[in-house]
This record gives sequence, C-alpha cells and structure tokens, in this order.
Amino acid sequence: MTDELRRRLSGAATSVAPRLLGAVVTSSVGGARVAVRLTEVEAYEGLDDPASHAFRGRTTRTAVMFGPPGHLYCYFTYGMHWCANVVCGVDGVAAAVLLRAGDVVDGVDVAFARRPAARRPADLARGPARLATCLALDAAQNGIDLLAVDAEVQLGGVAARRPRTLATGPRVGITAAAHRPLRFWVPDAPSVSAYKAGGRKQRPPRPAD
DNA sequence: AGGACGATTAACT
DNA sequence: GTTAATCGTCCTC
Repeated sequence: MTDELRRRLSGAATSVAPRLLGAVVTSSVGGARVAVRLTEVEAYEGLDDPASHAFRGRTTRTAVMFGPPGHLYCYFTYGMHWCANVVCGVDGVAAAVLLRAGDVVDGVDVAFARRPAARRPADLARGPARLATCLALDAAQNGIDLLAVDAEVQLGGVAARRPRTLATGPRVGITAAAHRPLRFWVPDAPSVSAYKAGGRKQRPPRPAD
C-alpha cells in the first residue's frame, strides 16, 4: 500500500465513532446473554495519532487494529483491566473505536453478578473496563469477527438507533494529542463516564545529563 | 536485562 | 480530594 493511499484512508475511526452511539454490543460469552447500548466512544487512528496504541506501528498487541474492520480489539491495561474496541479501518490501516460506556439493555442480572461494585444500572458499564467486564470480554475475545452470524460477541443496530444529539470533546486519560475532540457521547446519559484529563507525573531528568 | 508507564477502577481520607 | 492494586508492553541501556 502506498503512503498516499494510507493517508487517504486515515480518519476512519473519527468517522465511524459517532455512528456507533446507539449501537448494541451483544455478548454470549460464558453462555449468558448481556447486551449494551453504547453511550460513549472514542476514536483512535493509526500512525498519525500519537495517543493510539498503533502509533508506533504493528506489534503483537496491536495486530488486530491493523487487520480488517468489524473485529474486536481487546487489550489489557493497568495490570488488571480489559478494554474493548471495534476495529474500523480497511485491512492494513490501523483504526479503532474504544467502547467507553453504555446502558445494559439485556442481561442486567448477569451484569450485576459480574460487577459487584455497581450500585445502580447506570454504573454497570460506565467506563471502558466496566463495560468489558459486563460483557465478559478479555484475551479470549480479541480479534473475533463481530459481524459473523455465530460470533460470541456481535455488533448490531449501527446507525439505526442514533441519538438525535451528541457531544464531542477530548479523549479521557491520555497525554498525547489531548486536544483532539475524538470522544463522542450521548448528552446527559447517566452511563457516560466523568471526564478525567490524562496526566503524567513529572519525571526527573536522568542523572547522566 | 531492567524499568517506566498505562485508552482504569475501587476504596480510601 | 488521594492512592494502591498489578502486569503486559515497549523503550532504553
């Protein structure tokens, strides 16, 4: 693929992300059915997005992000949490949408069992790791095809239940390219996470300098 | 081979 | 408001 073509294909995540608001992710992992209607997402592009896992090129972890669209990209972070993305670039161009929050619309009892700390329904999938926990997403679901008819995790209702209005703003918890308004959410949805700016503790300069 | 840090959460004061 | 938990990944030496 030429650099020119790659450039022209960039921006897929930014274009797709707002269209996923209102879409429903359904999981049958573990034999129980849980479904979440998305209220908050973030776009992550590829080589031109310093905040993206794919920024430094294809690695073992990010291979799925560089693959064909419609697949699930799950990653492990902070030594304990899983988060999930929908890959949305053409094969060979990294792009993905982080699923940040949603409303549990099916399997509420199962979701509460998986999320004992949640006090009310709006807290079940309020935050990317919480959402992944509700749907039981982890390494075993990384790379699965969300559009396959028999997939354990499926994506439905894209662009069919779009909210009438949506809000945009900076992405949560990142330090690079923090100004880009690539976070999209349903205004006033109780399941939308509180904004927390990314920050890095100042690192002391190395002694040798 | 070693170490910093992270697309976070829950439990504190 | 702060902080511990906890480990894979990636950068640096």
